[in-house]
Amino acid sequence: MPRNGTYHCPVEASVAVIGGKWKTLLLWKLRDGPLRFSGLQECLPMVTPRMLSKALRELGEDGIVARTAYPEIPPRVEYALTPLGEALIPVLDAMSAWGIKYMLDAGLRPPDCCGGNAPEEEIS
Amino acid sequence: MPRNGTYHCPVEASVAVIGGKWKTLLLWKLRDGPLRFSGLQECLPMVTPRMLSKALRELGEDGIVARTAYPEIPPRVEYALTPLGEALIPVLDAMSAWGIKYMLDAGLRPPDCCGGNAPEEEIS
DNA sequence: CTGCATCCATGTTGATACTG
DNA sequence: CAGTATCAACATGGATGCAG
Repeated sequence: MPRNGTYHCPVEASVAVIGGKWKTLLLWKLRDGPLRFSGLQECLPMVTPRMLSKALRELGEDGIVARTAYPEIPPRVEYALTPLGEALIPVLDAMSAWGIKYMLDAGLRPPDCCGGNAPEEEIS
Repeated sequence: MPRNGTYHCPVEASVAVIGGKWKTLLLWKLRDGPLRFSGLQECLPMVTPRMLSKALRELGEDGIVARTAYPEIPPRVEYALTPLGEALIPVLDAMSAWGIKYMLDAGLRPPDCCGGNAPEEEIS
């Protein structure tokens, strides 16, 4: 996605930024807190390091995720949602909710995401 | 997008169905009522008839849009959201809202969609 | 008018291997 | 650990022509 140019419609801008095959899923995994590169790889084994790196770089350029590198041995890098990225959470939740409905309608069992980071209420 | 296979996560299912470069935008245009093929072309001049046809066919296969052909001369075909498609409206609205925020943060003027079908309150 | 078929250019993704 | 390099495969886009 170009992620630049003029958008004729807000939806077009959203698609340009979070479109692509993996970005939405990636953001969903970051929804509940920062993750390391290797943590994302475990969560999303179907995404190659190349595409993961590319997606993270582009989301960083668009101000959606923040990259924090800790100068340690071995290296550690954490990715987290920025405030602008957190503003996407309603979108992600709506997509998750619809996905559950879709899978139910299709007679499929809606699985929890890896690790179970479905949107859940605070339990006092 | 394959739109089949096993999804490990509801978000994955949503991306598979409404992912791609144009589907979300197309659904956004159908949000406020049925449109004809030519109407969609006017709304989305950047989408070639080939890709528009492909997107509509796939959305039809997934039960998101319904195709109604009127046996007239000249032919008339209308596309509308199915109930499952209407269930996507919260997703579309959330994306639109976020797109507006994103464009404001970027210093761009958030445009109304072609024809002005932004989600608006009923004005009595 | 509403599309589908074909060819071809370009862009995006995947697989594997490799580096700081 | 956190990526990058290279090449191959696939998806997407444009142009044109054609059919119901």
